[in-house]
Amino acid sequence: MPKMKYEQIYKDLKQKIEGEEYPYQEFLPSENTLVQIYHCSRNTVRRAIGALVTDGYVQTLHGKGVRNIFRPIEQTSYMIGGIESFKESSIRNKKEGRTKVLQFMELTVDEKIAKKTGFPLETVIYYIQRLHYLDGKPLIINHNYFLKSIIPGLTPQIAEQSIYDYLEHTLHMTIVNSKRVVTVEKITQIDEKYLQLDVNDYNCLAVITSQTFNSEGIMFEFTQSRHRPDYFRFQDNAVRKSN
Amino acid sequence: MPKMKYEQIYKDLKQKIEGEEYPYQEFLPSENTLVQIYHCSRNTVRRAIGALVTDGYVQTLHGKGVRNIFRPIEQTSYMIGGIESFKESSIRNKKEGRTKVLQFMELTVDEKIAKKTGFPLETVIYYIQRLHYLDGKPLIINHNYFLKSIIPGLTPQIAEQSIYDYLEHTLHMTIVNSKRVVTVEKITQIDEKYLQLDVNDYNCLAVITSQTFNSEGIMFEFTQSRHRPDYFRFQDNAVRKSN
DNA sequence: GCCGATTTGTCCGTATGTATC
DNA sequence: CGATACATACGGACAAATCGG
Repeated sequence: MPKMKYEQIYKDLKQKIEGEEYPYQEFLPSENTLVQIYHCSRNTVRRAIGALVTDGYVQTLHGKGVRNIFRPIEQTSYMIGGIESFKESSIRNKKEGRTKVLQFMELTVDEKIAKKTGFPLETVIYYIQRLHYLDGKPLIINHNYFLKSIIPGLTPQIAEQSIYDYLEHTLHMTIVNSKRVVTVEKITQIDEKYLQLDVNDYNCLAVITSQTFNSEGIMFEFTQSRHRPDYFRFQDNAVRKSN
Repeated sequence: MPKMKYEQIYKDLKQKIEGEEYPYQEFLPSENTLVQIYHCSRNTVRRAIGALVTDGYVQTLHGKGVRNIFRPIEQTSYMIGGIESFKESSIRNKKEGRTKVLQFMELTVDEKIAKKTGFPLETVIYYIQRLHYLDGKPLIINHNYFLKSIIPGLTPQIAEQSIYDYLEHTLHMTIVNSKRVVTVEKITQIDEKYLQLDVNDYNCLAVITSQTFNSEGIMFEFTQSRHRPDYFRFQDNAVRKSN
């Protein structure tokens, strides 16, 4: 249970913005005022504000103030920037999520897999194919590749629940960051079958390819996430560099 | 010309990482060492490192150090997280970019447009349709909506060059942030015609919808960017929150 | 297992610069 | 011009994690 001040302030401000205690387009209290409110240093306030900027909640204007630019529409979105497991996002979006394991096997990395995933040759991995349902509809097919040496004892039962739960709470692994690429790809027969898509309707889908690293700095997971195009939505907030 | 120390350090470290002066998977010099190297405070070093973390270049490990996790594969990517104009990214990717203006008109926002873009009713806007070529191939169709009151004097000639150039250097507007959503949509007849796509091949494309804000906090631009699926690539690095 | 050295994480106070009004 | 507000930078203190002896 970390009780970091800047995160407390960040959450509090976020909540006040979402609850419209600070009106849209208006300025938040000045940094010095917030220092007095939260009884902390200006650095700490600025850190909280910085997090809100990257979230797209506010924008800071030199010499003027910090303006609220949050629009509640974003709440309806399915996915935001962070790293989330399917289970976590289901809960956050208050939907009923379910997962079906289609394949579960151990493999040794050959040249083809090595080129695709970036794992070194000859290492042993789990290959898992899973179908994720949201409110009863099959929306996502995941192809997961996990390094077995890092994640021993993985079972289909765990895969059906939440692998990230297992990693973080049972193995006490720390997931640090994830490099992701969004592309559009042609539908395969597997996609068509499990996602119940009609080629005459959509013949492509959205693919998120991600490489995930733990605190040892090793990439322990390579995943290809194939999303039904009509339910896919990837949100982002970009900040312009001043140059 | 800002000469901020932390940005200098950031750029220098970035360059050293890309140039493999720091080997992959190895630790960078400790923060205290960097303080001595760059003759600055620890805060300043930490700020530079923080930027590298969000770029996915390094990961920091509590009590251990800062590890280089940069892989040069990423150089081939077309688009990264930031806000870039087509012209800027063409230059960065060392490709020959060209732009053709398909439509250019003034409109008054009706209910349909208001719902789509979020612009208030009755405001006057420019609607611009542009086709972007990279190395001679038509890759992107952009549908831009600009608030005329904010951006007076826009012409087809400017639209053919770079609108962002005009905004920043002629009008001295400051572009601050951009909220983006990536989705997959069905091809329209316009897409098919200009992007030279065959419906029997791909019948969808990647769409980036963005709302861009200036330093006045007002959304002055709504853009729908429709990308050829076979050339589309959207990169991202996500950092796991510790909770 | 403990202790000390190293390293990153959090937080504070202060000073100075720069943009806005 | 002065007051206010954000931006950059410095230096110091302590906590927490890691590692070697």
